[in-house]
Amino acid sequence: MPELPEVETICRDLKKSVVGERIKEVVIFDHRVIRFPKPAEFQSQLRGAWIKGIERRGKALILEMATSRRKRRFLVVQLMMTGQLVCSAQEQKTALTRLTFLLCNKDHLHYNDQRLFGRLYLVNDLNEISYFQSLGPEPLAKDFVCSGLQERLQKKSTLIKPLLLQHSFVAGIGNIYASEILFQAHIHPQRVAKTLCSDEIEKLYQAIRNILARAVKRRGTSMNTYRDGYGKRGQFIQEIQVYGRDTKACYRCGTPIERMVMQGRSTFFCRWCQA
DNA sequence: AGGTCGACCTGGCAGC
DNA sequence: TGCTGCCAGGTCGACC
Repeated sequence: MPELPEVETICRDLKKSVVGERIKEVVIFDHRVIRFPKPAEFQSQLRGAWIKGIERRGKALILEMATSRRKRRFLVVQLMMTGQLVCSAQEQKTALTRLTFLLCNKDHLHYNDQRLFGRLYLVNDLNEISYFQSLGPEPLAKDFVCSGLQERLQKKSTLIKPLLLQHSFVAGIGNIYASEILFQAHIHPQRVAKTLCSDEIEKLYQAIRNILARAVKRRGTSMNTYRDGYGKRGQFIQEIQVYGRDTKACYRCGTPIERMVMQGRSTFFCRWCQA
């Protein structure tokens, strides 16, 4: 579930609550969420480690750790569909808590995950994780420019909607924002990427930046399981135009919003507004 | 090589 | 009430 705006929100929250703190103990309730190294090693290497910083790349959270041997390590958390990383002063463990970092200041940092798709890694180098090797440009970064997007779109013969979901093409866009971005840009999800004209690409570029930035400002979209770093819901749901609104009237023209399945994923659009 | 499709998991909900 | 089948926001490996 969490896409770029949700992960960015969690990242900013945790920057305030856990950076500078030290891990006293790692309590593992379900070892399946730990992908690397082995759970016992994961636990022992993080015991006593300092959290030096936190950042986001794509939909991944990267916690920079200084371990007891003063070695720099990266704790990488991919929340996938249903993962949550929530910091609280009380214990607040739930049935879905898979792992808890007990901090020396008595706070609890819980990793909750309903579907167990999420993953945690502890690595020396981010390139040990294949996700980072193939990650495309950050859409909110200064160097993400329209001319670059145009150049890359012109090489793609795939449909635009699934292309927006490919993290190697642009980092961080997921299924909700892909539908919202194409609606704002007036582009039909089944358009072949390389057939977009420069006017449409300009609109697409603006929509990517605008929607993601506004969603960050509103602290993300809570459809179902997403919660921020304090366990609270996001507010961008109030600005959603098409996602999950099939059969309801388009806010712009009144035509019923339609749902179709593209490559196994629900896609929402307005037939009238997105030619 | 680029594009597409299932598998990975669990829980909630609609329909019978 | 209780069962079954379907659906879910991401990613990766296998296949064409």
